[in-house]
Amino acid sequence: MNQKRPKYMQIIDAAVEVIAENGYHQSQVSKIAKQAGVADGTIYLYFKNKEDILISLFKEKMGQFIERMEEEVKEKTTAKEKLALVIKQHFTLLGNDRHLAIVTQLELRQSNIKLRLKINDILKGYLNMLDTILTEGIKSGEWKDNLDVRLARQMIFGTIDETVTTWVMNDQKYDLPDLSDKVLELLVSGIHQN
Amino acid sequence: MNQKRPKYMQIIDAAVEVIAENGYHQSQVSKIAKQAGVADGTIYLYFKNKEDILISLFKEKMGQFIERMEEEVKEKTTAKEKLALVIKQHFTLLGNDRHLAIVTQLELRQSNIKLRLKINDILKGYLNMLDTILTEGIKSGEWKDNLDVRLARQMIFGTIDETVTTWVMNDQKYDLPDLSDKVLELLVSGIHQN
Amino acid sequence: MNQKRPKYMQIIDAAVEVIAENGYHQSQVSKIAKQAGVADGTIYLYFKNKEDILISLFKEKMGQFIERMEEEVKEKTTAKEKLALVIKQHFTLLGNDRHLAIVTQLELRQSNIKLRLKINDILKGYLNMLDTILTEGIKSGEWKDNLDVRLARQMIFGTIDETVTTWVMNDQKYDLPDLSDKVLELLVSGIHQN
Amino acid sequence: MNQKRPKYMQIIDAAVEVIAENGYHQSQVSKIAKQAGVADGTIYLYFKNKEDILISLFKEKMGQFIERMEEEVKEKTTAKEKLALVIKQHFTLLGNDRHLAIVTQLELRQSNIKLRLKINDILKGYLNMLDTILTEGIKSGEWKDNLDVRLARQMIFGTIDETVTTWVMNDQKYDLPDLSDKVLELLVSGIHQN
DNA sequence: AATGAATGAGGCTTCATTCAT
DNA sequence: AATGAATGAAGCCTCATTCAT
Repeated sequence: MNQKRPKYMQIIDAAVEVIAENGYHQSQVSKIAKQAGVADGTIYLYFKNKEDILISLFKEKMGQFIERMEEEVKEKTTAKEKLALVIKQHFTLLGNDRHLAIVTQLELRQSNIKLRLKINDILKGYLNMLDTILTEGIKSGEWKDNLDVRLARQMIFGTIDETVTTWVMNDQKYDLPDLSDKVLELLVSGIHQN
Repeated sequence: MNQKRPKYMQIIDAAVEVIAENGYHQSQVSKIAKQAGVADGTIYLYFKNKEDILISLFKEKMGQFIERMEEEVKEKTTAKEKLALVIKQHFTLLGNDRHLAIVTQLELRQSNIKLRLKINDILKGYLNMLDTILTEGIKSGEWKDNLDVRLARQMIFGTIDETVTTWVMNDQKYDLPDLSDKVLELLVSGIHQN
Repeated sequence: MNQKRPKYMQIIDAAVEVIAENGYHQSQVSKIAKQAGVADGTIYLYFKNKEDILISLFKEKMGQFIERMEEEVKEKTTAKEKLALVIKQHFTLLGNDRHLAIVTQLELRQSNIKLRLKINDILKGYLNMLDTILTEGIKSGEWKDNLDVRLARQMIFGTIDETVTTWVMNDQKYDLPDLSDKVLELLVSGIHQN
Repeated sequence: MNQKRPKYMQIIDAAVEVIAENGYHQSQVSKIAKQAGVADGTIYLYFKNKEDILISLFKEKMGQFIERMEEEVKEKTTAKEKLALVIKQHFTLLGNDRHLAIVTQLELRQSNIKLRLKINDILKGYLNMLDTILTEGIKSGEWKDNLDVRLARQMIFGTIDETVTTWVMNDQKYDLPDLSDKVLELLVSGIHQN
C-alpha cells in the first residue's frame, strides 16, 4: 500500500518533522502539506481529517515497532531477557529518532482526549505484550507468584515512559539506550538493599 | 489571602470543575466565569490571562499538597516509611478528588509546552523530595548503595503517575489509595522472586 | 467654580498629560484617574462620561485662549496687526505647552466624528474672529475688496494648523513662535514675486 | 496585478464605502467582507490585518493619484500652471468621490499614530512635488526669492486640506473644483490689496 | 489524482461605567 | 463627596476543510 501510494508515508514523515520542529499547535495542515511537497487538498485524499494524520502517524511508527518487537520477543527464552529486550528496543527506537521522541512524548500528548484514547488503543498491543511477559515470568518462577500483573505493567510502562520523557525534556543530552540495564535492574530488583 | 480574596479560589475551583467536565479545549473563560458565578471581566482582576488560571490552579492544588507533604515526611523516620507516605498521600489526594485527578492527569497535559514547563517547575519540589528520600535511604543502608537516584526517582514518579492515569482512564472504577501498599512493595522490591 | 471644585481642573490637567504621554487610545479613564490622584468613580462626579472629559479639556484650554485673544485683538487697530497677533498667540500657546500641542494636533483628532464636531463648535469662536478680522480688513482697504472671506479664513486656519502639526510631528525641534512673521507675510502677500 | 487579483481592489473599494457610511470605528472587518461579497477569512488572503487594509486603501487611492499627477505636472511649464494643476486635480479627485473624501479627510484621521505616520509616508511624494514646484518657481523668478519653501508648502497643503475638510463637513453642498482658481489666487497673491 | 483559493465558525480580553459602601 | 470592585459587551483573526478546475 505504501509503495503504491508513496505520498501516504511522505505526508506522515512530513507531519513528524513539522510537529517536532513547530510543536503540536503550530503544525497546521498547510505546513505539513508544504513540507510533504503536496497541495493542502491532497492531504484529504489520503487522510480523513487532521486527526487521522496523527493517529496514522502513531499507528505506522509505533504499530510497526510493536509488531516487530513481538516477533523478537518470541526468540528470547526467559522473562527477564524478554523484558530486557523491550526496554532496550524502546530506548533505542526513540533514542535514535529525536523527532519521533519529541512527537510521541511531548507533542502528541497535547491532543484531545478522544485522540489520546485512540492512541491508547494502539498501545494496547504493547501493554498486552508486557502482561504476557509478566504472566510467563510468574509461571516460570522468575517473578513473585503473588505479583499484581496490572500494577507491575503500570510500573514498567510508567518507568520507561517517564525515563524517555525526562530524556527528551533534558534536550537528549545523554545516551538513552545506555540506561537500559540499570532500568531493567531497578524494575526487577527494586531499590532496596539486597 | 484566599480568605480575603474569596473569588480567587472560587474561580480556581470553578476552573477545575469546568475543565474536568468539558475538557481542556472546551473550557472557555466565559464558561469558567459562569460556573464561578462572576462576570467574565472579573476573572481578569485575579488572573493575568487564561493560562494564568491554569498555572495558578496547579500551583494552588499541587503546590500546597507538596508543601504539606514535605512537612509530614519529616515526621517519619525511615526512608521506606517516607516513601510509603508519599504514595499514600498522592493516591489519596487524587483518589478523593476525581475532578482534580482528571484535570491533572489528562486535561492539563493538553496545554502547550510553555505551560507544561511551568507546571514542571511546580513539580520540581515533589521530585526533589523524592530525591531526598532516596539519598537518605542510601545513607541509612535501606536502599542499594549504588542506586542511580535520578533513574530511581523516574521509576517512582513514573509508576505513581501511570497508576493514577490508568485509574482515571478506567473511570475510577476501583479504589486508588488501596493500591498504595502494593505499589510501594513493587518499587522497593521489584518484581522478581525473593 | 474651578476653585470650589478643584478636582475638575485637576482631572483635565491629568487628562492632557496622560493623553500626551500615552496617546489617545492608551488613555483609559483609570489611568487619568490615577494621574489625577482620584478614584475612577470620582471622575463621574465631575464628568458625564469619557467624551465629556475631552470636550471639557478642549473647551477649557482653547475656549479660554480664544476669549482672551478676542479681548487682546480689540486693542489692535489695523487688520494686519490683528492677524499678526492671532498667529503669534496661537504659536506661542502651543509652542510653550508641548503636551497641549500633542493633544490638540494629534491625539484629539483620533476621536470619533461626533466629538470632533463638538470640538469644531468650540473652534467656531476662533473662526468667527478670523472672519471679523478679514471683513474689517476689506472695509478698511487693507485686503482685496473681492476677497472670498470663507476661503481666506480656510487658508489662514489651514496654514496655522498645518504649521503647528508639522512642528509637533518633527518633535518640536525648532521654535514655533519664531515663524509668526514669515507665516503672516505669506498669508498677506502670497508666494509670488512683488 | 489588480486585474489578476480582482478581490484586492474589490475589498479596498468595499472598505472605502463601509468606512464612509459607518465611520472608522464602526467598520468591522466582517462588514467590509460582506460589502465586498467575500468571506471574512478571504480578507486575510489579501491583507495582513485590518490596518493593512487601511494603509493599502490610502496607498492605492492617493499613491496612484500622486504618481499620475507627477506625470501631468511635468507637462506644464510655469510654476503657477503646475500649482494650478495640483489644486485642480486634488479638488477634482475628492470632489468627484464623496466617499473617498469622507474617508481621507475625516475617518482615516481617527486611526492611531502608527497608521497615520505610514499615511504621512505616502503623502511625502505629494509634499515633495510641492517643494519642487516651489523651488522651480523661485529659480524662474515667479516666486519670491527669499521664500521659505517649507512654510510655503505648509501653507499650500494646509489650505487645500482645510478647504476640502470644510467642504466635507458642510456635507459637500457646493462644488469643490470650482474653488480651484480662487484658492490658487489666494496662495499666490495673498489677501492683501494689490 | 492533484490543486489551492475560498470559506466561516469561534474565543480571549479590554475598559467605560455602575453602585454598594 | 469619594471609593474601587465588579460588570459585560464586542471584534479581530486563524485554520481545518471543501470543491471547482
